[in-house]
Amino acid sequence: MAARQLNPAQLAAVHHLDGPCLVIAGAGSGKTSVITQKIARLLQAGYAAKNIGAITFTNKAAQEMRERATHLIGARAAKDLVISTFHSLGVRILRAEGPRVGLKEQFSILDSDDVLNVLKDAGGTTDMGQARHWQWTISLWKNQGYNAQDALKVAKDDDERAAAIVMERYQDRLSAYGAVDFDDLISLPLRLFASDAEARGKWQDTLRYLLVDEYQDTNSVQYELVKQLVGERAMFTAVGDDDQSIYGWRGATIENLKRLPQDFPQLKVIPLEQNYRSTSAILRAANNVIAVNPKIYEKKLWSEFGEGDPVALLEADGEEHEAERAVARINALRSEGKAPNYADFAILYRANHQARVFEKALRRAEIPYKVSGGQSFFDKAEIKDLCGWLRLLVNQDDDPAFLRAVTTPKRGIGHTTLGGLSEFSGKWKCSMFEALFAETLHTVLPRRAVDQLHEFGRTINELEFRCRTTFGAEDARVLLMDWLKDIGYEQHLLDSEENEKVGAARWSNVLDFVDWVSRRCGGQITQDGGATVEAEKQSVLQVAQTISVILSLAERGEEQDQVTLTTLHASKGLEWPHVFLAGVNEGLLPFKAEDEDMTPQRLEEERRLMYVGITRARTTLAVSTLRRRKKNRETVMGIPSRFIAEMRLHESQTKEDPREKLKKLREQMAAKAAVTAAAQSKAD
DNA sequence: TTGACTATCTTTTTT
DNA sequence: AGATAGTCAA
Repeated sequence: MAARQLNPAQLAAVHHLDGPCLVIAGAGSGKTSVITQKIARLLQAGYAAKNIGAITFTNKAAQEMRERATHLIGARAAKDLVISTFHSLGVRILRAEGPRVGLKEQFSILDSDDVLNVLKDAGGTTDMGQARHWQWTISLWKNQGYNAQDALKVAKDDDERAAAIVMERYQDRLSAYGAVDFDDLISLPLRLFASDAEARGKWQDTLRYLLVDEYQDTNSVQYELVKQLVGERAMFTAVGDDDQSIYGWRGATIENLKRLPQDFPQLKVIPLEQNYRSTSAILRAANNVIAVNPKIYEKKLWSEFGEGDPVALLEADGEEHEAERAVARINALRSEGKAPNYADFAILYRANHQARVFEKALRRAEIPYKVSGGQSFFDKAEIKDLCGWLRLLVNQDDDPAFLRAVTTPKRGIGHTTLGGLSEFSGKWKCSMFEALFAETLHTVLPRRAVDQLHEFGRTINELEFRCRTTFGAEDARVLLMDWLKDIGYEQHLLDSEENEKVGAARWSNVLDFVDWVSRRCGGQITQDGGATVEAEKQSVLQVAQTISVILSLAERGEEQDQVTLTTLHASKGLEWPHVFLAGVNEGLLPFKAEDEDMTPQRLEEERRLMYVGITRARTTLAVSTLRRRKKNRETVMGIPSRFIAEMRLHESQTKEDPREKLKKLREQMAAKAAVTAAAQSKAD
């Protein structure tokens, strides 16, 4: 967003420094400007950069905020700002205070896959679905601040009681491993601050002013952590929008917004209502929809961009037809010259699977597109396995990588052995890999286990040596294939999959990965012009070292001129000139599962989702419904979503179009004439 | 009864 | 794209 004079509400938000402040930032109201300007203001008021904390939910948001801040206040000042996600702030706290909560200094963080494996182990099942269900339930409990005992008390049925029991064993296992999961990154610092005034005071002194972005997405544990951090001084600014709270299903609660004025009576609430994104026609539809929800804080968006095109309401005969119409619309707007780029378009939908039909239609029309969200290549289990090995080669103290590598493929080293090893490494304050070669290891583990660990250690050392001394694409490929053969990875994939085809598909992903890594080891890289460029050869280890950087760059992707396909959830915070809202039907948006009954709260969240979708659009918005839609075997009648009526598109705008006025006048005169005529004929 | 193949059907997702 | 339920054959 271009630098622009702040409006009065934004200025008020930026300059309110002496107490707690809640900024209700409507969609497109320039909240990031407010946050970055406020940081600048805080520096001006004498706060040191290192004492200002800004908390976001995603790494992407944190990075963007840092970029904006750097732009505004310069790299030197920005570098000391504490801008991080809730989770990385948790890591920071735990790294410093780990021992106080019984954590070794080099604790591991398990990702979602690791957690699933531990749960399968702890719960004694191989059933993926069951493990997922436990993971989900346990995570929700943790996000409400419950430990295993609390969970057992609140468990409503046998299913939940079983989950609570698994949770207890899961926690035991985590502490044996010296590991934490994502949820612990918030709850452990909270527990620490609640019980340890010294640690709390220390962190309150470090983060003297706190800014919390997307406050409506906080869960109760995160809110408690914020409360502990800001303490009695209550120097903070929360920025959020109750109308854009769409993550209730994963523990976020707008109760946190209601509680804020109760917990901080001196709270200053500042709504930002001027929108710098959309036309009036679009904002009117958005305001009308969201007005149906009960409000916590009243606000109504407006903009200075004029009425603009009316919101288009489209009806399609079915999914395929809808996709065709989307394509037609893109082509039409482009040929009218209203949209120079494909990147000006987005197609938004409720559920991921809806993307498929659109992909097909776009491919056929040869329109470039990208599907945002969805699983990336590097999220696949087999790729993560191999990345685990490579990470361990690079940094042998990376315990999560160690755990992953040592257990895939299975080599007779189970949780008992690993528990012993972890305890040992915790006691001697070294990594698990280091512990593996300790002289005294045999005093805590049986001979056989120690032998197996040594065997693994030798494999790693040998592999590390070879990776360090192997250069160039061809040699790298040979080395990597040798390694996979040695550890029997292909067999492991084929064995662990019920279906041989699935196993083969996974193996083919592995081969792609080998190809990817070895190409990066150098030799020759062909540029797209066809010209071949000689690159410097790199060792396999060097490539492995940069892998995480390359991954995050690959994830970002170069900006290309493509139509965006994305879920409504993933669209929050983004904007496009032309937005196509697909499948706005009862059952889909609002979504309704077969067995579930719709609570008012659920419906309100769905309505907010619609609101988020509408407010993504800058200049044109098309809302599409299906007259027929596929359900089960047959095609059923599609009922337009109630949200369409709620947009009240037929209602004329406040400032009446002169042509409309004229039309109405004519009608009135005609009516009068009719009455007169009737009176005359009666008189006759 | 079991097993393989096919048809069907998907909520939303970050750390 | 991936899991799962259902179907058909041995």
